[in-house]
Amino acid sequence: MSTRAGYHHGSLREALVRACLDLIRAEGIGAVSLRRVAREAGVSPGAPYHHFADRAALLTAISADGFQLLRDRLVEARADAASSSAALLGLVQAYVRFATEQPAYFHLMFRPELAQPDKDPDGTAAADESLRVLAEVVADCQRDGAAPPGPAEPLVAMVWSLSHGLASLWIDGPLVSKLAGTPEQLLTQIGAGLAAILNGAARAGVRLGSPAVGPAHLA
Amino acid sequence: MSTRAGYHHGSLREALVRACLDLIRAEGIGAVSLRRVAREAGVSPGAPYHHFADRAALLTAISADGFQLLRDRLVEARADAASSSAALLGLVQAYVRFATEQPAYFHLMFRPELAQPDKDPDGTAAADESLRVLAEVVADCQRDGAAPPGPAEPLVAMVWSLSHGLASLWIDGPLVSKLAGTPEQLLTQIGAGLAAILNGAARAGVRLGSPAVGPAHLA
DNA sequence: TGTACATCAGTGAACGCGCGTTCACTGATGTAC
DNA sequence: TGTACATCAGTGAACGCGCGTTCACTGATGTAC
Repeated sequence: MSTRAGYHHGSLREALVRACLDLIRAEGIGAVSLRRVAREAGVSPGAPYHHFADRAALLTAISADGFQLLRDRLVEARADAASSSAALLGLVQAYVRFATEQPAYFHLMFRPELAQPDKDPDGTAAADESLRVLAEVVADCQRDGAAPPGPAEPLVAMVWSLSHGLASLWIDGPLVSKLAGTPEQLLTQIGAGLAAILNGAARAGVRLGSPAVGPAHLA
Repeated sequence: MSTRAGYHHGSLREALVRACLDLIRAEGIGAVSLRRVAREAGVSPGAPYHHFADRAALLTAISADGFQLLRDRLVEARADAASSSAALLGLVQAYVRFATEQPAYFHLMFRPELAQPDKDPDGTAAADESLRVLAEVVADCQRDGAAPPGPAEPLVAMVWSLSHGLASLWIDGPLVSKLAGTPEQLLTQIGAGLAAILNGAARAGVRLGSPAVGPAHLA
């Protein structure tokens, strides 16, 4: 019903979303105001209120869209992979590529002061599914001997953090400007390196332990 | 000269910085305006202009302070470590702890739309030193057989990304709410796990290669 | 098929607000003699 | 030590601006008979 086309404007809702994303991409997140988005969409300041309760609702909706897009990319990457190890590599690359190709979505999704993604059931569901996919692939790797055995959670957090950090540093600048080589090369090297390292650690008999055992005494 | 105390206010410059950090911590980055910061510091709206050229200059100065604090923490962590492996673990933990203990600094440092850290020579110098410390520790690990040999850059990017992602996800919420266990436990497990994995991969004879060789064909 | 009516997505003017920044000023602090 | 003066960190009023949101309205779209 909300996506019904052919009224006065056509489908203003989608036009507003697109205008907002374009605006973030072109001028950054600081340039986003409801008035500005309406202006970019060629519409009066009051028009958006027929589609979104307020400014936060627009941003939250876009953020939720983003989480669903990201989930789709991750699910697809996993399905395309021939092995658990390749799947893990694929997830990392899909995550980072999503961020670099859709930085506007990515920025909105992880800035709690702008959007409240946790207020949108579709967005939170997609985020949960994404995390589940990652957890399953990590478990697959452990089962196949492509990652060290032991509790999976720290490994999941590691891979997620690695992907998220790479994405954040990349789109916000410092990584690209401070490290040499094209970012795409770097991504390939990191992905391949991660798979090789986890695989090697498994072959070497490394076992992830609780903080009480293992090499935690180094801390 | 700028930190000279005992004028009318005492040292308004530092008071403004502190007020700004407190404000970010309490109400988030969206609440930061020059007027508001001045109000929190108990001073009129025009007063800050005797210490900072404009709003951006205040934020950039704080960001630069943050990079220097972070560098100090990293240097200290390295100095305290008994081995290259322990140093790497210490760097990751120091980075993440800095973010969790000083989230206001961290947020400012990595939001290019708010502050332009690259415009402050002290800040950029500190950031470069931080990266150099990390690169040296990674090289130490490779030399000691605590990390796989080969080009260091992907490994540096990996460790930096891991630390940055963990920090970001932690202070912006999703990690804490979506993974179980206390964050501090998770950090210990991840740090120890990383060291063990790199060490194991080295023992297993893993060698990081250029994308042309090695397991990059999985991509 | 045509007409009367309800619906609803737009307009555009208006509101009150907090913002960044400027500026003439004031009065305390520090300096020269 | 005391006085005259320069400096400079504050005040507070004022500016113009863009913001989020509301509201009475208009006119196109869809529906009932």
